[in-house]
Amino acid sequence: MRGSPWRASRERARDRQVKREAVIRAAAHAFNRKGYHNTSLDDIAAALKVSKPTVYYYVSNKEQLLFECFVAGIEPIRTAFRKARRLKASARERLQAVLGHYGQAVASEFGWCMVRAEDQDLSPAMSTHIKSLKSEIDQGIRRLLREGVQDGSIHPCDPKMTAFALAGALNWIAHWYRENQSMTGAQIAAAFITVFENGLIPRESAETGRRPEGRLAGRVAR
Amino acid sequence: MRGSPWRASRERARDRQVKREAVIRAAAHAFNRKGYHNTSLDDIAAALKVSKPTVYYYVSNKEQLLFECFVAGIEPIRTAFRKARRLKASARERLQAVLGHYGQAVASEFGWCMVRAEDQDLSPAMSTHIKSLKSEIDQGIRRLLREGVQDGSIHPCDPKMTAFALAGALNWIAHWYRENQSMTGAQIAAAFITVFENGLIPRESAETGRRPEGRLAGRVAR
DNA sequence: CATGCATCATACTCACCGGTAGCTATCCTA
DNA sequence: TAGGATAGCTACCGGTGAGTATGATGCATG
Repeated sequence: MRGSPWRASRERARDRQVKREAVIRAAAHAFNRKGYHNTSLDDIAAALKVSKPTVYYYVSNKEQLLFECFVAGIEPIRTAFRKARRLKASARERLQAVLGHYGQAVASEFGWCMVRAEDQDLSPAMSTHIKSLKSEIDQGIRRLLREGVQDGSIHPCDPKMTAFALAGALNWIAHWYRENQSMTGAQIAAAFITVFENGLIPRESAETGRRPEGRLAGRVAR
Repeated sequence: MRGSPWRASRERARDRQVKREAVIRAAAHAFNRKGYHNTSLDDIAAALKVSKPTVYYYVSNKEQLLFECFVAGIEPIRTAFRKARRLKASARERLQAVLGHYGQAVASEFGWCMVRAEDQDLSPAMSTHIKSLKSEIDQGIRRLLREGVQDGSIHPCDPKMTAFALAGALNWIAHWYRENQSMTGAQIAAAFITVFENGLIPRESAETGRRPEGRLAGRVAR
């Protein structure tokens, strides 16, 4: 049998990957509850019922642990952008879709790490890496806003400030949302989007605060 | 002279208060730049060109330092609420005023501490104290929103979610704003309020994104 | 001048925590 | 079945930083 050893090796590799991800998740969970600095690697190891060197067997150091959590949190948002780009709809609807996934990501178990990974806690290399990922998201939102203003689906606005406001509101979810909450991440995101789309000033066409139903709301002026 | 010693004593007391505030400000500055956990009391002492025990002469411990910074940051917001309550205007305008001061507070030197004082870094007593202060602000915003929906100056909305969105966007300013920025805190707050008031969906009555009455500073940056 | 309080420094303790050295056990592969 | 990779442990090191013991200096008061 020549295939057998290879298969076994693949299985081991996959096994290792699974365990590694368990370490990442345990770290995210601990960071969520106690914060990065208040979490020791012993804590994480204890949560997994292993010893500290075992944790180091799967990741190289604490910083990388935070980084992995960050990436795990932000990746869904990036894919949301890719999917939205292929969508055939107004820019506001594409933005809607992206923000929905954004909100869910922030409310996920990795939300804390994604939102709170501070430059100050990271090596310069990691810091620039994370900043570039964050900037990619920011630029993506600004771009959708510009496109929306252009195609008339979004009220004229300053894209930079508006993007900051949107991202800020959604990011902040990570500060107050806890798993056992009555609302899911998707529900919160939906509620926020409603708030952002309607605005505080009453609309003449306002029917009890709900957006004029989901998809093609509003005048796609042109 | 019997008054003289008393006066001298008062002067000393005031002197001490001034120095104490300098310590608080230095701490806020350091927390701003490097984060709470990455700032040692030696750092703060060095910034003031004194030694660590001197710092301890003015504050009892590091946690209290953070707490004082928090209070210094949040106090302007509380007074903004008090002033707004005496205002004779629609709820939306009162909310506008409060959010303006809110934004300025977050962009101030104490913004970081106010926004990032984490429960996890604080003793239970401090934590509950801070949480009650934060809750007071939150409830104040919700109240203004409810009043606005009632008096018709605000589009019908879920007060809780809307308050979260508003506070989140403004709080997040502390994450990206740096002193040397081209915009002042007030300008940013004004820009945010414009975004929130108009909403993303275009308005028929919209002339280039300005609100009709626009006593707000309105669109700022290019 | 003597006393006492306010102010601040030197120099330490002590605990925690990130990270490592080095050993052991298991099990796949040759 | 020997050899090597995988996976895990106990025990430790070294640095850091919060907080303190002790004492020096200065200044107002009696």
